[in-house]
Amino acid sequence: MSDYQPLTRKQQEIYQFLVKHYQNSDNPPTLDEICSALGLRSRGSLHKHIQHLVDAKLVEPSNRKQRGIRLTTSENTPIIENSKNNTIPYLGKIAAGQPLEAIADYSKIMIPTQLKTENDCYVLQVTGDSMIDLGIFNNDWVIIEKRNYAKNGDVIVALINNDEVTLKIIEQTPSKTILIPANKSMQPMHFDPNNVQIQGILVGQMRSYIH
Amino acid sequence: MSDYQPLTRKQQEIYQFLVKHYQNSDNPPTLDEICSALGLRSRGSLHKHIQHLVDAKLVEPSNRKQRGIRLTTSENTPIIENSKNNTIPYLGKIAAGQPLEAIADYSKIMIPTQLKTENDCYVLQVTGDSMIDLGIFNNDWVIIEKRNYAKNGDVIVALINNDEVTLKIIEQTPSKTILIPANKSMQPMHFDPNNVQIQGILVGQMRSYIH
DNA sequence: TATAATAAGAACAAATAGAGAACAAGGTTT
DNA sequence: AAACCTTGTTCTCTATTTGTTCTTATTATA
Repeated sequence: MSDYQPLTRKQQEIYQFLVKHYQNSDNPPTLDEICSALGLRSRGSLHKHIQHLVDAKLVEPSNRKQRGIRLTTSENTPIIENSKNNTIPYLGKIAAGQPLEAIADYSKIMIPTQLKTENDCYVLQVTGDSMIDLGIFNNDWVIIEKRNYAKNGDVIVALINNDEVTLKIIEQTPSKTILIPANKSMQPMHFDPNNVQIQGILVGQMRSYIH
Repeated sequence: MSDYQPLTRKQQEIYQFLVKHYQNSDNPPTLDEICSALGLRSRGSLHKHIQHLVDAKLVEPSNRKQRGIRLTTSENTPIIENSKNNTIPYLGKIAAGQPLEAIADYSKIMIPTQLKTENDCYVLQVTGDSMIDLGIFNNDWVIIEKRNYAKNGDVIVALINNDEVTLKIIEQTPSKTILIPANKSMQPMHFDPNNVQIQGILVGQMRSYIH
């Protein structure tokens, strides 16, 4: 550990091959694969070089595991968080005058784990300025956790009169449901609780500045 | 996270077959169907491989259910985009009083393709209220494309006096560089162009409402 | 000449892969 | 309900692949 040894020519060559390999693949190569890529015929001699890379802490020791040759830095550690798990349905634009369930043919969008919960989530794209005071702008995406309840002050997706879908702050009393825009120039709207159905609550937001 | 095991060759082959299968059919395949598709003769050995996929959480356990082999996640929409490509470095909090290059040991965050460009990007977490009029709040994440130039009006990450890093709107003249907060209660700041270095421009923003 | 680097190949051990038998749980047919 | 079929599960045994450890030989370099 303290006896630092510079890499030899061959060790460099092998290390560079490994770095390159991981740019194209998450899978560690086998020794034989490295051999044939570098024109070697002996696994044995290759192994000794790799052992040096392990000593230099550039490669993690692969204890007899097949395909166990991995680079040490966090950068090259293959990330196999299952990208599938970070993918949730995109249900189109909000306030589009349609119940969400009606939208069948949706696509999927990958979402960072930080922006969603463990429960069922979906993505909507915001239309309009009713939430600008909360920093949610026209064309932003919002990540919504599917739910049919909320507490006062939550930002929710509401289905009004089985017709219009909207994103608002909710205040509920036994006799009334009030949907409050986060926009000083707009007025809260009062509804009969039976006419408002909660479709989910806000858990994340994203915006792209690229056009 | 260190107990990640790469899939073996055969496991990959089987997983890919399953993904492909679900593109054409809603019905999970039987073990025998997989066997004949892959040229195997023994259900027993196939089952062992599938068990590994279950352990890797790529496949849901099918407790003796016939045709019980399902990919994980609610839907079967297969996504095999390389998650590595959607992962960019997280460089910590902005306005942290340190040049970005100085930060060495960073982690990575997965970012939806919609929020980044083809070029080199990184993520910062915003501290402070200087951009609230643009809907960028305290603790939001911003995605920055690495660049050393910008045009007037762009939102940029600037390194001031080789010391402080900040997110502002830029206005450049030959003799002056002005950094303008998007916050009515704050004043633009004037600098000698030599003292301001552009480190990137804003391309995306994200916010989490979970706590 | 002496030393390090490189290479080949043999021999071994562990991981991986495959076949087939036997069994168990669910369906289906009668 | 009983008999039958299908299909998932478990098991043992064997084969192949692949990482590891050796020994030996060749070449480059100080």
